[in-house]
Amino acid sequence: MDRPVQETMLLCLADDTESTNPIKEVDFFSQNRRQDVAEGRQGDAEDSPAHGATYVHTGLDLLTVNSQASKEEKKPKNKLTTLRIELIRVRDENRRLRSMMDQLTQSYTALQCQLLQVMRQREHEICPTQVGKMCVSVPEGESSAHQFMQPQPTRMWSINGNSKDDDDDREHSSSLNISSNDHSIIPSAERVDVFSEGNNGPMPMQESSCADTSSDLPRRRARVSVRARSNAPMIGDGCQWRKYGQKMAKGNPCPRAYYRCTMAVGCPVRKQVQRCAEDKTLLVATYEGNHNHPLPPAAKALASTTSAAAAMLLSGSTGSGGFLHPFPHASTMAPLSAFPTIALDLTQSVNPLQQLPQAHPAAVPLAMPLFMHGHPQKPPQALQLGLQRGAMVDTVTAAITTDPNFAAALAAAVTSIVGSAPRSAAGASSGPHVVPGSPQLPKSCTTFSTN
DNA sequence: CGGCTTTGACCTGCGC
DNA sequence: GCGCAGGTCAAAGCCG
Repeated sequence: MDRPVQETMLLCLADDTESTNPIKEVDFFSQNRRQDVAEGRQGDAEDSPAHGATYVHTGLDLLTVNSQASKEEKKPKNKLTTLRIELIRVRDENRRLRSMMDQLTQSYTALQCQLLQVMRQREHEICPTQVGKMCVSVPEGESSAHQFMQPQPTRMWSINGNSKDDDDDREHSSSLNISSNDHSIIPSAERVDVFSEGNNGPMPMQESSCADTSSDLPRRRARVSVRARSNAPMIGDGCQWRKYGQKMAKGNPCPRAYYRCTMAVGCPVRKQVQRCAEDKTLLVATYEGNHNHPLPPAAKALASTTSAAAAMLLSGSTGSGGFLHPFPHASTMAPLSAFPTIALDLTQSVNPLQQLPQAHPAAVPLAMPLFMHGHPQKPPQALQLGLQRGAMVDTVTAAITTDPNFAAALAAAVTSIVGSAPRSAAGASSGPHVVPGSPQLPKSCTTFSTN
């Protein structure tokens, strides 16, 4: 009879920890916990809360012992607190590991998809009649991987579909990884869509060209949504926006605001800004269209990235490969079922390939990759074919992790995110921050100010 | 006074 | 065809 009561207490405490700040208590009580271990108890409390129930049992002796009350009363409290701390710690660790696992999986699948696409394209160029045998003739882990990592005029997108949907903590949409390792600022008009199979040359990234790409699908426009943590009402992206509407979206108590680019007359770019229903600090900006005017440096980075992503999305969805599908995911943040959408996630704070100890919040994003969220559908056929190419993908992964350009890209993106002022959107003077010592910073990295 | 935000009305696409 | 929801328009008000 005692046991259920104790377990109930523990459960309640565990629930409470969701809303409390664990940092306040950890150091203070950890000493008690070490003391318990030193006294010969089975102090392996980090295994599970179930262990905690056995501890609490001794505490119930207080009910029958009146003497030494003040001393004995503190014991169960301390143990409870210790268990709480352990719960918090284990939960955090579990969450962190899960996040790392997710990101690793995403990166893995993304690289597979990248590789397949590039190899298919190369194969198509070299020997168009053998497209179907694309993977077989490419030496594993050699030229394909490294050539792919070389800075080239073409863009490099890493794409994956995330099939994980059972985790409530995760975003509703799956992830695409976007990375850019070119060294120069490529104006959006010069972007090349590497995934459109019929596209052999630079594709203008104006909205009209996007429409051309999907001319068989009228009214279909690609969108790129950007997620970032920010307390500011809007993500600063270097452009000037005018609000022209606001709506309450279904399923989200936060209104969705509609903005139009006002940097030039007739600029077709629009953007929607909405906060996440679950996490009010999460700001989601969805961009549509391409600017028809020169952009300040601060805006150029994002514009080129979103433009390329949008073009990729459209061409990928209409090409014969078709590994990019519309994004019909019913997210509360971006219910954009009618439009193919890619989401750039700037909320990831943990480098999947580098375990960071409880770092200072400002230091966490220093290892933050750019994540693109894409469609949650099942892996495309090409991707399934590539599932056997694990060794090659590992090589590519290693190339990425050791590529200084990639690291510089991350540093540039993070610096721009951390260093930008919240209202830098209107201030074109505040361009993307440049990390010293990385002259080839790809400015296609985002330049959001996330407060 | 010009530019911006707010907000209700209207339009359009989509699912049933 | 109807209802719903997303998206846009435009008048009114606010602000520097």
